[in-house]
Parts: sequence; structure tokens; C-alpha cells
Amino acid sequence: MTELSRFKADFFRALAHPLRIRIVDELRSGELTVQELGFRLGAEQSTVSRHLAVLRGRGILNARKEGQTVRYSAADATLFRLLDVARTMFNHQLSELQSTLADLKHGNSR
Amino acid sequence: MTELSRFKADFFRALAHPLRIRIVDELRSGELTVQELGFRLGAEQSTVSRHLAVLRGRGILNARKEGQTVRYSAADATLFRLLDVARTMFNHQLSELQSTLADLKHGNSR
DNA sequence: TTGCCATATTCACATATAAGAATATGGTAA
DNA sequence: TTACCATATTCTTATATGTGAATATGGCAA
Repeated sequence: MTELSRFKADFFRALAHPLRIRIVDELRSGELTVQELGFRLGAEQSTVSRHLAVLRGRGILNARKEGQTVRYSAADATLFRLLDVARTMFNHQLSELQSTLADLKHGNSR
Repeated sequence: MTELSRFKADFFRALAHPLRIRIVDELRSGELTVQELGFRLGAEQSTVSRHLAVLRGRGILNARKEGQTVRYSAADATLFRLLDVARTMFNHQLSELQSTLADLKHGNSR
């Protein structure tokens, strides 16, 4: 069971960077080259390439060589489901925060 | 949109450690004290406490003081759904790997 | 008060991760 | 061959994260 927890931790660490999250989000609509990603995200070529290597290394992305370019895509559409669940948690936290603020405003603190 | 990607990245980073994954898994069945977690996971008191602080700091866990102990629990059950989706991806990767190995065995490499 | 108990925090140090710049690789085109 | 082109890797340096040991905090118990 410790093996699975290590896998999950490594997997989450691969996603633990804003640029990598944005890369994955860009790939929702299909494959893109390193160049295209760099342009859309406004990031250095070497930076994008290294982050792509992290994601590919964890089996999160696939790379397909086509001529002199490489097209990256999500290896498993379940990834997007995962990000959607994360967004749900984000929304929950937001409403939590909102009601906490409302409580404070009405003096019902702690 | 960059704000959400930062939130997601921070959220995933909070989960990006085997011990923290195991902590969250232990909390599936309800709240536990720092001691209980330390015992179940075979980890140092200060180590457990610091990891709990990381998870609480991201709003992933709640802490409830009761007498001289503190009981930790998941702040949002959606968390478990997220971990289950991660397990699904793990299974997909495993079967992918399996068929790759089978292909190699039959000499259909690359 | 004094002494424990559960938890949190700090310390010292080691390892990991990040960035941009520079360079390497490998393939296509002239 | 020579010259690009897209991508990958390496280098240097900075910052973040991890650990166990030690110490601090805050409350209950004698």
C-alpha cells in the first residue's frame, strides 16, 4: 500500500507547478507542439521542454514525433476529470471562505 | 486563469508526499489525533505534525481541539473522490505497461 | 507550584526543484 | 557538405522542502 502512496505522491508532484497545470489545460482540446505551448504560455523554450519532460516522465503526457516537431497530448483523458474534481474543491473552499467572511462581518467570530 | 492554476498547483503540491497521502487515506474513516496517525504510520511526532500543518494550511484538513489532543479530519469529502480518480489513472498506467511488456515478449517492439 | 502530556515550532543540515542562458542532438533543406 | 530548425540537455545559481533532535507552548493533574 506504501507503493501506491508513493506513486500518487509522485503523480501529484508532477502536477505541482502552475506552468504544468496550464500546459495540461492547454492540451484539453488536443495535441500541441513545444513551440505552440511556449507561445501560448509565454514561457522559454527550455523551460517548457523541461516541464513537458516531467509530465511525460510520469506517464501523464504522450509525445509523438512528427517531422521535426514533437506533438504532446494527454495520455489518459481521466486526467481532465481529475482537474475538474480539483476545481470543485476550489469552489468549495471559496464558498467556505465566503461564509466565514460573512460571519465575521456580522460579528459571529470564533 | 493563472490564479486558478496557481491554486491547483499549490493544492497538488500539498498532496505531493507519500506520508501526506497516507495521512489522508487514514482519515477516510473519520478523525484521528496526531498520536494515532504517528502510530499507524510509524512516523516521528514532529514529522507528522509538520505534514498535518501543510495539509491544514491548504484547507485540505480541519483540526478540532478536544481536551489536550487535536483531532484531524478531511475538510471536504471531495478529496477522497480525487484520490479515487488518481487510483483510476494508476490502474490505467498499469494496464498500459502490462500490454507494452506483453508486446515486447512477443517481439513486436517499437 | 511542579511535573507531565499532546502538539507545535525551531534548528542544522541535506537534497530537490526551479529559472534562463548556453550548448547539444538529430533531422530537413539548400 | 553547410546551414538552419525544433527540441532536449547541461550549467550555474537560487530557493524550497525534507528529516530527526531539541525546544517551546499550553493545558491538565498532583
